[in-house]
Amino acid sequence: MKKTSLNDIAVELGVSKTLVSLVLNGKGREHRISEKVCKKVIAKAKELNYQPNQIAKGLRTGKTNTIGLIIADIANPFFGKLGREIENEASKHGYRVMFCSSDEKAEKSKQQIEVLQQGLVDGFIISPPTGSEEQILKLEEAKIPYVLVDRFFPEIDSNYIVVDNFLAAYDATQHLIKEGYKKIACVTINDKLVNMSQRLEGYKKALADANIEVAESRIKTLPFSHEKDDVLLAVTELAGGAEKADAVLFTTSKVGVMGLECIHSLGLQVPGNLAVVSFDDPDAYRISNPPVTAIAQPLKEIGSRSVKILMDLMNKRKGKKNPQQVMLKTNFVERSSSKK
Amino acid sequence: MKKTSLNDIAVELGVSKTLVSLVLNGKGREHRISEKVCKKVIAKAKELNYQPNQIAKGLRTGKTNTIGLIIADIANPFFGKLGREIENEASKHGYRVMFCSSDEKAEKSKQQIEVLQQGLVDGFIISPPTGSEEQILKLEEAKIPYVLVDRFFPEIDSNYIVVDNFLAAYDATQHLIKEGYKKIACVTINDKLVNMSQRLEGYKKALADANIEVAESRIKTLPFSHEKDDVLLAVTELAGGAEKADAVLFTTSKVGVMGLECIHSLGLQVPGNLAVVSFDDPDAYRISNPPVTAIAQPLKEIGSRSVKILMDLMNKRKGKKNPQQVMLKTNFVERSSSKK
DNA sequence: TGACTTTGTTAAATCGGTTTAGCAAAGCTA
DNA sequence: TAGCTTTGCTAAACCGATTTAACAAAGTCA
Repeated sequence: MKKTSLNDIAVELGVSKTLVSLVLNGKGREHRISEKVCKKVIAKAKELNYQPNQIAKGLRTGKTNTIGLIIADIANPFFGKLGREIENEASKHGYRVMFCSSDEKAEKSKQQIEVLQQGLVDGFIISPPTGSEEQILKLEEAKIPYVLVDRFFPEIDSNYIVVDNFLAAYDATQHLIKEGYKKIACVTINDKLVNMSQRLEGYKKALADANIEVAESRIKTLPFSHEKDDVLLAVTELAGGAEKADAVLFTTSKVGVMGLECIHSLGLQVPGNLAVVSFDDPDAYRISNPPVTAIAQPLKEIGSRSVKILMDLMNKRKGKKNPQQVMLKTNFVERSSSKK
Repeated sequence: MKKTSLNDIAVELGVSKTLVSLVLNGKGREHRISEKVCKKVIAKAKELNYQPNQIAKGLRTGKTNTIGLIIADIANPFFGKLGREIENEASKHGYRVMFCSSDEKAEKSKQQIEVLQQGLVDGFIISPPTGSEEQILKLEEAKIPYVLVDRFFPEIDSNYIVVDNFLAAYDATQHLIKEGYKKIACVTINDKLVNMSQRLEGYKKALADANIEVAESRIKTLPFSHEKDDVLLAVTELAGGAEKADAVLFTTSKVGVMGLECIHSLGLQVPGNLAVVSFDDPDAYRISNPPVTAIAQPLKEIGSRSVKILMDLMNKRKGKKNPQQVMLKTNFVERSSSKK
């Protein structure tokens, strides 16, 4: 039993498929289709359980009602939660979401964007990996609607939604200083992305403003593709030796979660031996013992606003609009991992 | 500048689009297109950066190369990780994934399945919520390829991949008994799903087999849509009073994470005051202090096998095959939250 | 009554591919 | 040289919707 098509209804009722299409799209009145015929069509459509083929519709109208979401990894709770917010907001606008995990690899995100661009989505929400500038520029040239989230490229005039990473790192570091910590370390990633560099800058600036010398040995920059061993090495170095730290700022939750695991496995007391503050706020930080002070990102707002901006871009064909570039505040969640 | 179509290439070269299509689909040789012309077409396609429109292709061939993934919530790390495995495996087969979070609501999953069924996907991987039997039966009738994961309906002869929930709960409870715990509680959810009921049954059977009376007061069944307050109440009751428990089994990580948060906020020592074992193994359990004993599910295997089964269903039109019903073993990860 | 409107409906083009059926020219056989 | 085969290519149908342009019939006006 095949699915019923527009034509099936038309044939059964002995009318044209134009008429059926018009009626079912609510354009009956507008096109002066008689009340009687309208009802007949609607009734038959219901009887045959007619569901329009979205592919055919998409081909004709050039709209898919789908947005492509390119993020690093849907298994990472940060992106999982963001993805969920995006899904929710998109759904309110009648849109679906195709998701792709790029693993922060430019080549992978390039492939994904290229495939989805082949008529599969109407626009993109992208968390662009390092080195994907070219791909973003191509979207710009092709006038494909897109919004960047979490990071952006200063040299490209995109629409984006990010948080104030510099300020967040600055405030977090200052918090540790105020609590009385002096030897504050930072564990970050070797990533050229502006959000990462800003976090490091914020950390450095806070130390400098408090007249604390920035000890390069307390800045641990992990390889771009970092594993637990890399983190363990960093934490071990910070835990002992001449450059021993009394507090640490983790610049992502991925690093932070691995870091805490290492801290625990080394038998270090938090915050006694080492105070901890981390970017992002996964569930884990609430049930860690002690709970971990976190720099929470407004994921709900990032998600809903990015979708709204994208909808604007997709619906309004009014030439080039001024790009929307939003910088939100993070939410500092003070917990006991950073108390003196 | 519009995207180049098949026809553009055909016109530029003065050949038919049939020829172009055949050549670009690697059927040139098969259809005796001359070597020279083949090369010309391929060169021109590259020159114009031709990307076939997947929508048009999909309309004609009836294939979308997309699978629909219906899960409870992509923000839940359990489903996030599962989603990622599914994405990876699907990608190996040239498939994309459209994801939908149903929030365990049958009505929502019904809508989502219905929409995706309108030509948007070739098949489904579904974690069906309570009450969605009817929807699954409809898929069965319509002969839409689908695979259930995490749960299934005993009365419907579906393809599915689940874990042995009874055994997992049995073993976990037995572990607690062996460690010397006597007053073992279980915090679960009021959900008719077979996976949930089997977890409870496994727990009860282990107690019975050890000649420990099953105290109904130590079985806390949370509302279907449970919030932290519900968990807090349950944990508080288990922590004190006449029915005080010395160990607890959480039947999902969502409950477990909330439960641990409550345990910590009540100032209870783990495992001193209350030992803990939980289904699932989110990151949080590794960095919790002490780390939490977990019943880890083989998400990688669930993901890859569900996709493989789905691929089989989609590719082989050889009538009705015997349903593949797979029951995998969980992986018990003993950590210090359950040691005496 | 002839011209003009309005009403109700439809044929056909279109989106961009895939696929079927077949045709013209060249080569080969007898 | 008639007839058959092979080679190389194409016209047209098709997938299932939307949309444009138009047409017949009925009603209105002068």
